[in-house]
Amino acid sequence: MSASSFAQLNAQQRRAVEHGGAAVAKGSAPLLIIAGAGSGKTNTLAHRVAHIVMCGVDPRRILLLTFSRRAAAEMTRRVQRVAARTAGTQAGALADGLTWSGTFHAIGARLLRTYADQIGLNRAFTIHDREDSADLINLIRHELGLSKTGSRFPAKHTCLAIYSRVVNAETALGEVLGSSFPWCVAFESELKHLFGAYVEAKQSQNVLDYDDLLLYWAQMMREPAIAADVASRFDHVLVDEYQDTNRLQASVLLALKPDGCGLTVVGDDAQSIYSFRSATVRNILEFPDQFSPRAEIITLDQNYRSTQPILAAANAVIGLAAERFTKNLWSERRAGERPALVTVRDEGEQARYVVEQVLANRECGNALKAQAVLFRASHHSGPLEIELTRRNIPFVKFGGLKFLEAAHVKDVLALLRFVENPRDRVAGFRILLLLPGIGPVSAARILDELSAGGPGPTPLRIATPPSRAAEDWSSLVDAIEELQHASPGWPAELERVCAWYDPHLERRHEDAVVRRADLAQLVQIASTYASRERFLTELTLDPPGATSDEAGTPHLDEDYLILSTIHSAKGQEWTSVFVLNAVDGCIPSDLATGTTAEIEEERRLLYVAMTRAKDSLHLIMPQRFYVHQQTNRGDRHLYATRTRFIPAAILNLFDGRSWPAANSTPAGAQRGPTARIDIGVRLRSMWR
DNA sequence: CTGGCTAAACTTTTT
DNA sequence: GTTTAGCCAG
Repeated sequence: MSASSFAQLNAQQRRAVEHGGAAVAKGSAPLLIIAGAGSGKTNTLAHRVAHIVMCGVDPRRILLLTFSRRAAAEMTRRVQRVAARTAGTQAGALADGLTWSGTFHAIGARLLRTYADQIGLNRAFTIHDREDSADLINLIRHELGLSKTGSRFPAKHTCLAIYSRVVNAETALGEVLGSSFPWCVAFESELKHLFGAYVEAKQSQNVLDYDDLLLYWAQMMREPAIAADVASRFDHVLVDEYQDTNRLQASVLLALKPDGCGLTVVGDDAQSIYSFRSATVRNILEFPDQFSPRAEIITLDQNYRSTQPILAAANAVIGLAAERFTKNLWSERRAGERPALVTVRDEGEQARYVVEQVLANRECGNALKAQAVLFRASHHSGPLEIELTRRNIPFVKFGGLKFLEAAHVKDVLALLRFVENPRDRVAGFRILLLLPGIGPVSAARILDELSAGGPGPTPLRIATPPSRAAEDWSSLVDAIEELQHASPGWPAELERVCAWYDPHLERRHEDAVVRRADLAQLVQIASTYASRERFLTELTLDPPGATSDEAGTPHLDEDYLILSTIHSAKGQEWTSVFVLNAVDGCIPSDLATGTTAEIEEERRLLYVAMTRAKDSLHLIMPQRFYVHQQTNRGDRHLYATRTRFIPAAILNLFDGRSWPAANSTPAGAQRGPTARIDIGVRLRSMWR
């Protein structure tokens, strides 16, 4: 390992990379790296992986748990680059050997398939996404008679959320209800009953939900023989974004490396933004004390990304947090403007402001790709998307609704899943309901008939559909049997499914043309996966993150603007960043002002958004929001105030402006409002 | 039993 | 603006 390859690292980074020294191949004491925003975290982790590999560890024996497959790919790329610089020619092979990298859920799914036989799991299990899980819960909810009128039983998504929190936070149902779902406390025994039936249903149908991937993994690790075997596969385990892991993930990790030998976790307590998914910042804070002797802590607090004025403002925002954080970031990039805090009239003006600034930046040589617009909720970008489309500016949006959630895509995937796992009732139900003449009752009966035969493949022809659905039933059976017994291979199988689906698409959707194009795109995506099983698994666990406008994904060489939820912006950086709706009600979201903990998380969210910016940062505050639910062209609106996370005391760190400049205000802006409502009152009233 | 209809309720972030 | 529960004719 030549010293020159690490010359660009600072002292702290180098300590983290070389932790364990040349003997790292034999494992190393547990290490916690607290890495502030823009402190070169990914680079440090990549160097550490390269270091470990070059000290003689087989890359296939390194487990790299990242937040997304995109992060995993980025890591592989960087490791490769570092290795190429230091080791020369054979470096490529080193990084290619990093076969065990991905999310907790994806790695869990892979290990569960590997050990399926030993834990009584059918290897052909399919994985339910959140919507599928909610549908299954709903089915059972009805079967148990919990949905009868007047009982006001929690809705399916609420039930699933409660279940998920119990599992992920490793907390008792009663406690979860009391702290997070107080309005459901009265239903505790019914919920318990429901969840019991839900678990049974999943097992008999050979399906796993997201939580099961962690839960089964954790349970599997409680069996000493299997735990030892799994653990022996990996000399080193590295976890990125550790602040966003939950209790269950922490127990899996501990079971994997009980003494912490070879364990490295990286994270930033100030950037914890996933507590709605039961992530807890205590995981990272308590990590060192899980081991004896304690894990070593290395803090990276030099920021290489942002200018000092941007950092000063971000530090001020996080500095007001109720809980003190472990570090303060500093930068040597002195020059630069203070972040702009721009007041505009409404969301329409906000969109025009952003477009004008983005185009001006491009004139100055800033590619669209080097600029990003960030927002709290996916729909906040609606008016901007309209303006961008009108002005012919290409963009790609990350986060929010994905096209995998569209009905026609789910229909096609459901058949694929049903072929993979005929016991998957949610998938079967969905397909049967597509056939005219078959409703919920017939569908349930048919599925019962099919599963009555016990294990093993059941001939589909034994089912007796209603006579008026006979023709559609027959073409469905043709398709399924062809895929089961005379498979055309992958991805031709998907094309076969689309061919079967096309008449239904035509009948059910006015805009069949647009939707057919989506399916063509799905076939394109499918061709990049090795098999049906891999496609189904990886698509549910790590779906393509971006959606673009109807023109489809721009070509890779094209320039496009980035639109992203703040959550999906994690780990990324841009030269110029615009944050939409920096007002109370949006940041913090009016849905997240229930508890202090929620508000604190919203504060960290703003911090994450601000620290994405390298050179320029604009926070935009529309003054008026038009109220939905009103007559067409109505003028009811709310007045919003600056986000509470930027109080007067720290305003001096921002450059306050109005746009357009006051003397050129368009005539429309002079119009007096017809309704005045205090948004604060509205927000408070939501919780009474 | 199905499927089309109306009325009402809800509307964050994501593996 | 969207989804869902409930009602009723065929």
